[in-house]
Amino acid sequence: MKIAIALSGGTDSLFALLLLLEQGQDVFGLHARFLPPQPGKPDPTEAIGALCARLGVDFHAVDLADAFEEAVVAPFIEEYVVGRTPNPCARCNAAMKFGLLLDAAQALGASRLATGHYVRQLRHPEWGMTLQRGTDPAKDQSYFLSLVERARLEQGVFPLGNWRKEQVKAELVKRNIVPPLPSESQEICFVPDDDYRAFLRDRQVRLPGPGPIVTMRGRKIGSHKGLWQYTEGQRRGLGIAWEEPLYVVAKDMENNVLLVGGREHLAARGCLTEDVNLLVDPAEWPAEISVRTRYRQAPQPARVTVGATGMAVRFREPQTPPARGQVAAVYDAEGHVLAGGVILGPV
RNA sequence: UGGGGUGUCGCCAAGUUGGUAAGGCAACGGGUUUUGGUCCCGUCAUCCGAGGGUUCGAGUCCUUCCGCCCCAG
Repeated sequence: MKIAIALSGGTDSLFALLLLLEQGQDVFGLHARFLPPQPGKPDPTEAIGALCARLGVDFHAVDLADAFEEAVVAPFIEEYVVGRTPNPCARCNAAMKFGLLLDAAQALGASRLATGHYVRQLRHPEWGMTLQRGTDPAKDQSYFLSLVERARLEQGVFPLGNWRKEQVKAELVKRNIVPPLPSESQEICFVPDDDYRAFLRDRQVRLPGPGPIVTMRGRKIGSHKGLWQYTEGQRRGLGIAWEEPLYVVAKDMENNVLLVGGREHLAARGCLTEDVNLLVDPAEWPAEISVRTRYRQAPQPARVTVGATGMAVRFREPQTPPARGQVAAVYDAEGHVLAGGVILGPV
C-alpha cells in the first residue's frame, strides 16, 4: 500500500513521515501550495523536497492555490460580511486536505493520505472506521476534521494520534532533523499577522458599517465599528467601561445592532447546524454524547437530533453562545467523533 | 449666582478618629492556541479640581478660587 504524506514543512507532518518510514511503509511526500507566492515569505517547497531527497523518499508538489482561494478564502470573506464567524481550518480539511489533496495523492498512485493531525483513526467493532480525539488533550485536532466526509476520512492515516507535542519535538531533535519551516505560530495560514480585520479590509469587500451597541435592556451605551468585527461571546475590544465585563450576546444584522450584556446573559441552551456530516450512523449513537461548539472547549453533554437539513443540539447545561459559522462536533464518551456541522445559530 | 450637592487614574468608585491613594470596567502587554472568541497572567494615579494655610505628617482639617449637578419659591 502506497501512502502519501502531506508535508506542510512544519514539525508535525515531518515527524509523521519519519514514523511511517520507520514502520517500513511505502511512502512519498506531497506538498500542497495553498497560497500564491508571498513576497516576504520563502516558498518551503524546495526545502521540503530537499529534505525528502535526503530521507530517500519521493516528493511531489501540487499547486492548489486557485482552488484554495475559491473553496476556503472566498467563503471566509463572505461569511464575515454576512455576520458569521467562519472556521476556515475546518473547511480546508474537508475541501482541500481531504478533498483535492487526497485526490492528487491518489492520482499519484497513493491509496491513502497521511497527515500530521493529532487524531486517531480506529476500527470500532460496530461502527467500522472511526475518528477519535488525539491522545494529547492539548493538541487534539479532531474538532477540525469533523466536517470531512467519512469515506474520505477512511483514506486518511494519522501517525501522531498517540503522540504528544513535546515528544514529537524531542524526537526530531534526537534525530537531528530540523523542519524546513521554522516553528511559526499557526494562525490562519492566509491571514497575515493573525489580523483578520485587516485582511478583510485589504480585500476591498463591502463590509457592514458602524452602528449602536445596545444592552439587553435596550439602552444604547456605545457604538460598534461594524458587526463583522465581533463574534458572539466576545469580550475584548468593546471599549465600554461598565460595572462588569460586557460580552457580545448577539448580532442583529437586520438593524446593525450589537447586543451586549454581562456574563449572565450568555447562556445558550443549544444550537442548530445548517448541515450535518455523519461519521457514525445516528441510530447507533450512545445515550451519552457531548458537543463542542468551539475548539479547545471540553465537550459539553448534550442531546442531539439529526434531521435531513442539520442537527439540533440541546445542551444539558447552558453554554456561552455558539457563534454562527463555527463547527459543532459531536462526540461520544471515548472521544469518537460522531458528526460535525456548521452552526446556524443559538437556540 | 437664593438653597442643596459634588469634584480621587479614560469610565465607575473605595478611602477609617489626618499617617503616607482599594477595587471594578476599559486600555495595553504577555501566555495558552492550526479559526474567531473565551480564559489566564502582568502593567496602568508620587498623586487626589486649583492656590494658600494648620501639622512631624492631609485626599482626608481650615481658607480662597474654579467647575459641574440638582431645587428654585
